[in-house]
Amino acid sequence: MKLGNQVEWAIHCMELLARVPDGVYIPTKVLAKFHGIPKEYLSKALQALALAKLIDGTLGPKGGYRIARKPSKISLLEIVEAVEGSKKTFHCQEIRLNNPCLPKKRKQADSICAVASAMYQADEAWRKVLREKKLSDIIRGVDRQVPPELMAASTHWIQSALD
Amino acid sequence: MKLGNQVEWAIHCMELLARVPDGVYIPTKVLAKFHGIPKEYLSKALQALALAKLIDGTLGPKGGYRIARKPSKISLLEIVEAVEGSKKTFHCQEIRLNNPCLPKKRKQADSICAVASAMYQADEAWRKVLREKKLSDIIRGVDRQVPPELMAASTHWIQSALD
DNA sequence: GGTATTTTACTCGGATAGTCTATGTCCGAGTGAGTCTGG
DNA sequence: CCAGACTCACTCGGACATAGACTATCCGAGTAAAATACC
Repeated sequence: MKLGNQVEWAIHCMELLARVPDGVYIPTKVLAKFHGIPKEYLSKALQALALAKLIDGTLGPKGGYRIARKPSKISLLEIVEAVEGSKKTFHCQEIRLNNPCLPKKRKQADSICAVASAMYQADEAWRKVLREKKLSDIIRGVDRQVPPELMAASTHWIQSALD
Repeated sequence: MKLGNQVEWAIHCMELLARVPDGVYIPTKVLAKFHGIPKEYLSKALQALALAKLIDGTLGPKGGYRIARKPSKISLLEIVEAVEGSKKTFHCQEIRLNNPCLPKKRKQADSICAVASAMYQADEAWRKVLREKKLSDIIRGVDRQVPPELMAASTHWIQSALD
């Protein structure tokens, strides 16, 4: 039970995309260099985000990605699900139906397995936190942590990279 | 982000082991046949549970595993962690430290990344549910779902298999 | 000078290898029950 | 009949293959900007 690195990358990139002025596109190349991660592979995560309509991309010079919605309208769950898929963390195999005492005909579940139910509750608790946590909250948190001069330098660095 | 099948197997086996009278050992072979899962691989999950002191095993004829504690004293989290490991679901890579604007000397994190913090909160919510859900709750849930005659037949099946 | 056209360099997007964990299988060391033997 | 020693089948435990998923990389189709030619 482990999340891939793409999740971290995706959230950081979304946070950065949310900071640039409207209408500005940032290419994968710049996002990758800024975060020090492999460009080609990051591309896959961004593709997933684009497919989920969280960002949209444009081709050609001055192209790249921009955020598709306001940060307050994007939850972390959407980002995580876009990258990792929306399947539940626990997949019930219904091994209780393998019980040799069970008559052959009743090989179908009529209720949710108690084990699966418990695991689904845990899964839902996890999702609930991510659903209520918005991208805007992340931005606020980062603002509180990063010193203003570093933030300004970063903004400037991005600007230069776009030319 | 997906849990392995071993988790499901482990919980079902624990539930079964909790139903057997004190002092009775059930071998992997029987557990595997009853649940219709590969014996050899299930063995790995049971080994993990034994290592975590949730069950203990005995060798020789009439050997096998028995539960080590009362079901009300065993949480699902313990079972899951025994099988899947206790590492967090999200591992922060600190890619924020790759920021090219960051002075070389300050390449160390002095606070928890806002992204990681959010993910950890979700992780903890998931754990909390599993921590509060005891094995005894699962047993109660199964009792409510399984018809008495099937339960009796299963008990009898296990008994026969032990001879 | 302004506009339409062409070029062009840059972007995303999907198809392609490598690596690591999860899955499934195998056999050997150890042990406790059952059996046999002797008193 | 009972006690002790022995045999032996059965157990767990760890070492050994296989499969799927995650990670990383490449190149081509498409496009929007920029340069160019023309009016």
